[in-house]
Amino acid sequence: MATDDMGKYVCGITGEPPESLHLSGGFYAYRPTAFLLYFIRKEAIPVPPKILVITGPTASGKTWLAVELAKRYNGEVVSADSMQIYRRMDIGTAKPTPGEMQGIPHHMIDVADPEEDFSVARYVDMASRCVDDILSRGRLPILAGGTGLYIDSLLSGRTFAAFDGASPLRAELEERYAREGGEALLKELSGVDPESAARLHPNDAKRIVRALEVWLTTGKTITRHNEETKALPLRYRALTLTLDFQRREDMWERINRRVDRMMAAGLAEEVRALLRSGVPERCTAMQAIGYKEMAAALRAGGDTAAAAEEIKLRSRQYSKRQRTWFRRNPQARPIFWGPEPDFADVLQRSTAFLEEFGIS
RNA sequence: GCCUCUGUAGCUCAGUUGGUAGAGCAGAGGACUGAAAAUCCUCGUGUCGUUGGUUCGAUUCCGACCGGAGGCA
Repeated sequence: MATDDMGKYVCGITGEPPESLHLSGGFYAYRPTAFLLYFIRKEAIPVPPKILVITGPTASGKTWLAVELAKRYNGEVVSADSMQIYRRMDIGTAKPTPGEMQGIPHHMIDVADPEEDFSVARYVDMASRCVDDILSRGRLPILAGGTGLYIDSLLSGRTFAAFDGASPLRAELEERYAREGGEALLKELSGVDPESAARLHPNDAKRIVRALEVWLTTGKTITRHNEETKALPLRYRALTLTLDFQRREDMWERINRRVDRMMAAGLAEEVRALLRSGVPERCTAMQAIGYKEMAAALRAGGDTAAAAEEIKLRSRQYSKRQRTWFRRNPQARPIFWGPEPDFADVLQRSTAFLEEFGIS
């Protein structure tokens, strides 16, 4: 390229492409080893807006930190929680109370009814609108929550293969899975999409059914779809703060205390009211931890104390799965609680990360 | 005090007709693209209560002792 054009380009050499590189179409790549020499037209790089993400396992203080940072950085909170979505499910989802919100606007809470079907796709659609709106008003969006899939999907601008809720296809596939077994469906899948068939375990009914469903409704394999959506430009540049505990026992202790508080606050009554209002026990909302256990206990005669112990157990197991998810993001900044929670210290470490990231 | 049962993985328990053991749960690790608080995968060495005896060899048989449960006085 001509020398006088150089000002229009960003160039350099690196082992790791610059963050925006993978989302830019045209660049010259020279790959002698693992290094890249790149030239990118500056105008071609749409710089994604910066947002803040606060995540971490259940009961790790996300709600608190989000509000504190929102107060300091002119922010608004966008919940990234698959269950706080639902109205009338307040106690068991540890939904922030007006007192906890301290006047900070919270979005993506109470946006669906418990009997409704919700999904990641719907979440991304609604939440991205909230985030864009906050940005357009010159404020800082703070995505706070523990649903890793929702967060990642939103940040990456992921799209989802078409889904026809009205179609009986899924029910048919599920029925076939039950009758013919996973091996049979997997074999059928391998005819069109050997990659995903090889990746899936015969017992993974959900994903086998979905892979076939995507193929049958769109004529495109889920493998292909995933590749395409992975190539999509990043939607937001996020600073991710991951709250966690130095010692696992401290986290368990927090979980236990929180469940005890939920019980005292009337979790059993909340679940009873939902059931009485006709929310079916098998709907997605009722699969939430705290709700399915309590519903089962109420149906069986009402040993709510035993249900509370079960809820504590399920919550601990859930927190473990969450950590597995968060751990694979090397970009995330972990913030650990010590045995004695030091709020000022956590706040101070958080703001240091924000400054470093260029949010002020 | 006597009798019976019992003592095996963090918990509940199998088991070895004598060749040093295995399930469920808990726990750990992982996966995850329209149900995700969901769903799925992988991972089990522990003085087989202690101590003597019999035996080539005992966690397994016998004795004593120490826990636990029940019964009789």
